[in-house]
Amino acid sequence: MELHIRQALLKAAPELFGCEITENLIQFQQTRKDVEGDLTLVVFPFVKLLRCSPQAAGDKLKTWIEANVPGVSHCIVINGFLNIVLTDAYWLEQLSQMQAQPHYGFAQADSKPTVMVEYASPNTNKPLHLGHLRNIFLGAAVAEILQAVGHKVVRTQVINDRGIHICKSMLAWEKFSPVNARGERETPANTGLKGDKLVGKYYVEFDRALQIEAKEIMAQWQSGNFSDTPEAIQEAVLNFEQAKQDKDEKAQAAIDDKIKELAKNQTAILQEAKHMLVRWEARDPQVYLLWTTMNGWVYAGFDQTYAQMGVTFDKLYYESDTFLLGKDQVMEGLKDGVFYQKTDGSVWIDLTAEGLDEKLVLRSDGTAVYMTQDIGTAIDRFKDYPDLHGMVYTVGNEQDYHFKVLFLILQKLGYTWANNCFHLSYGMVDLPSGKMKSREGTVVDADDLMAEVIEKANAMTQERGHLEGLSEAERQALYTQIGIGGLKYYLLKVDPKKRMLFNPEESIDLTGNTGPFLQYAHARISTLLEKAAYQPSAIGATTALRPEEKEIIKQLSYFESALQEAAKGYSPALLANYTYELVKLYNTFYQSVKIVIEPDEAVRQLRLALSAEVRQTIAKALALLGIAAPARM
RNA sequence: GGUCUCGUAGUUCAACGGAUAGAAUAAGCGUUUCCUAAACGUUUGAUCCAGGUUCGAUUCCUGGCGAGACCA
Repeated sequence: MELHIRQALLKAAPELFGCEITENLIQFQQTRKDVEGDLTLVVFPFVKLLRCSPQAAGDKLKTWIEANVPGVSHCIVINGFLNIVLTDAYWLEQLSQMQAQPHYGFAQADSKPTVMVEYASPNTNKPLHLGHLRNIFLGAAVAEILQAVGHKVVRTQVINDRGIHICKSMLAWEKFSPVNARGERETPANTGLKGDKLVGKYYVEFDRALQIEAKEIMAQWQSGNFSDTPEAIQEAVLNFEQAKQDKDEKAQAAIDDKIKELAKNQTAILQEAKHMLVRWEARDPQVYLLWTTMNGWVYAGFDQTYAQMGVTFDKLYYESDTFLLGKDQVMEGLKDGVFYQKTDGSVWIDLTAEGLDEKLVLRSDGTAVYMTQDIGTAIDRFKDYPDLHGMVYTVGNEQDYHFKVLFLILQKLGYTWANNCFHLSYGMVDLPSGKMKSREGTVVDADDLMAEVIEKANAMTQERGHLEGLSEAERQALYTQIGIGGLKYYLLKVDPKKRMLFNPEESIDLTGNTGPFLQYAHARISTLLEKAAYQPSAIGATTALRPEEKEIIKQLSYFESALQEAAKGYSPALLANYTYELVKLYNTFYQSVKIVIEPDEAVRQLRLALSAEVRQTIAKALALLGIAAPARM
């Protein structure tokens, strides 16, 4: 309808205004809830053009639209806004059209280019936590949304499977894992622990041992004993101690941290871990075997977690395969003058012209930094997928600068697809107690959290659900759908960009703007339609629409634009908000009219059709958010 | 020190530059002879500060204050 009016106005501009007008003059918006109207045209832009008052301009537009646009009942001019009221016939026609297209709002599959969406990207030294949940739910939902608007989507994750962190777990396992009667060290099989949890446990063990050793070294330093400590470090420690005098507390704490860092570096256990990394890089068979074994445990654990989350991937990238990539491209870029070399041999890029600074892309010893890898990996992916058009990286906003630089470098290297790369940056998840810190043990484990929300859903459903006739297995599945659905909705309803607060109490709420609220509406309509033995049929235009009915049809008709906006802004939150609005409207309607028991057959049929369409739309939207839509609860 | 992000009811979140800034939550009251009350109705409360651009600013610009991240 907007489109119609827009085009008609453009065409009629000369006779109406006496001149051509530009399209951006015509601004539509949704009509406020508390005034009459279905669509609003902003009059202000025309005021200057017509050199008259907003009221007069509005009246002129009103007269013209009422006379020339079919489907318009009448218009009201108020406060510089032209509120257009559409006919009931128009809205019923809209409903019929939705009814006729089960995929209403969705674009033709694969009608748009291929996009790769990366999310999750865990380290293999510890289990997934709350931060990963936001990342994964967000990435997975964006992938679904992009697919719904027609893109072909490749879901991927990069697994950070190498480096000092995994060596720490490996070393600690070798050193500290008890040996059982059969001469075996701890494994997931003989302990019953999930693989990622077991490996994570030894990562913590490592840190504990490290702390103890570092403390001893610091105690020695304190008493002036610097035996076995290299000169340079000894000097640094003394300098820091000196600097500590007459400074404020904050500076002293920072210095203490630095000294602690130096001490940690001196510990035998960290040296050992570093040595292990060197052996790994040299493909030492023993280390390599340990590495594949322990990573294997972690993957088995992750798979379980992903299954519970209901997310999948099409393609996995492992950092152990990609960490050497990028050096060739850097050397090439150096030849082409994109990069420059400092006297020590390190390679840099100068981005000061772009308002950024100089960035290292290759160390003086020729080893790669993260940027090097990311350059190489990106280029590699376009080789893996020749029809790839762009990429979405779901990574926390602490990497904003990194990705800005990465995309800029790729551009400068001449890859035009760099313009289609997007950093889906999201804010940190805070706890009521503050930031999650692994050292302070305040990290919320993903598995524990999911188990907790399912347990809560279980208890609440037992209390008030409608479970007659469901088998035990079906009930368990339902609790999972409700628990996980609620958790996903809780994390997705917030604008991704924003830092958010995770309140454990609220995350399992069932009332208000929550996942279960939407699921409940879906379930209620499902049983309603079942009771009515609803069969879709042509909608007759026999009666006048009630306001509640019209509001719902209106909201249903916004589904497509809500989806488009969500895709454009990479924001599942927009879709979540849309669905919440829809459900609220429907609940009001449901409360105020009879549906199945409505005696007037034409009205009954209309309300059932409306309900069916609402149910369909809730199901579609929830599916895009990765949330199940149970038929009863 | 430099760069970036964010500041909205007590709290958690909304609002393409548009009308009287919406919800949820917490608290009170009310609604089941009728389709699932995990629902609905109803009562209270907010744009960090100072300028600027605009017919119109929570939104854009400048400066401060506050929170966070990144880079040395």
